[in-house]
Amino acid sequence: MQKYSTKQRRALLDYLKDHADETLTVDDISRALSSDGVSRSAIYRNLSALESNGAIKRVTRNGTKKIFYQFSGCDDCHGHLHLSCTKCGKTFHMDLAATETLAHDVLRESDFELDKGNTVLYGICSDCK
Amino acid sequence: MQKYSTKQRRALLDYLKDHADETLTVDDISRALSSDGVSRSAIYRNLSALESNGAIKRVTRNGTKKIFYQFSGCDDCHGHLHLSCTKCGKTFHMDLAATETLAHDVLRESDFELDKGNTVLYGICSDCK
DNA sequence: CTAGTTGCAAAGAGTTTGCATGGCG
DNA sequence: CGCCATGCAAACTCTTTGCAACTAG
Repeated sequence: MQKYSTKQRRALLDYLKDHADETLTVDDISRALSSDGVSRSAIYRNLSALESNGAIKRVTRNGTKKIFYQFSGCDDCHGHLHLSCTKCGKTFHMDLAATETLAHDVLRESDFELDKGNTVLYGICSDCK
Repeated sequence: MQKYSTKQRRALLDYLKDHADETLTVDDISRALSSDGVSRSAIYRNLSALESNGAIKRVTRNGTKKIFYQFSGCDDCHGHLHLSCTKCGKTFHMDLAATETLAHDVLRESDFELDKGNTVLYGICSDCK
């Protein structure tokens, strides 16, 4: 799996990287890559592969039943908690030290080992307030 | 909307309340209520209504594409952050004071207004460690 | 009685899969 | 050249909806 580097795979990854602060639906991606000749099945297959890799992750937004995808393989993401604005959909990275403190507090207060890579804090960002 | 109290609606709410610490799929619910003669459409319609009410919420779990539902209208839920174990799927309530402190810290550190009702912290609970 | 609610079955939306073709290495 | 990946279309799964029958108030 993931042995060849095809133009579809590259186009997908590039697009996800370029929009790492946004949450994207398959439709968003498909629309953006249709001009590059990337089929829907290629998108689905590659998204699944990338997700098992941990290169991207699946996110939900507020009251929708929709699934959003987001790149999370960048350096900024490593060990940082994600803050997702439910208004604009943008993602922010919590400061590394603050993340550590928070995770530590949760462990101490609730005896709960926080999975930083899988947790998203929802709320309103400073721009949208 | 939600004007009458039907036996289907009551059965659904009772079931959700009785399993407020679990995350349930529509299949789980349907299976459990089939003996009470609750149809799938009734479940879907009532879940939607309850969700807009804020009585229940939609949750995702780890690597699945599945949608889970969970009762969140109980007193325990009000103002408390939810901790969801990605191993057993159980939900825990973070202490009220700890929740407040955490929300306050996030606001101070990242200028981000945490939506406590919509945020779920994922990780491993003490039982599963 | 009257309007909200249900069940059924059909329609829709989103995702996955089989198979032949095409392209990376 | 061999094997993985792609595209297409069909198959599937999950959810929504129209409509007639039912029922709570």
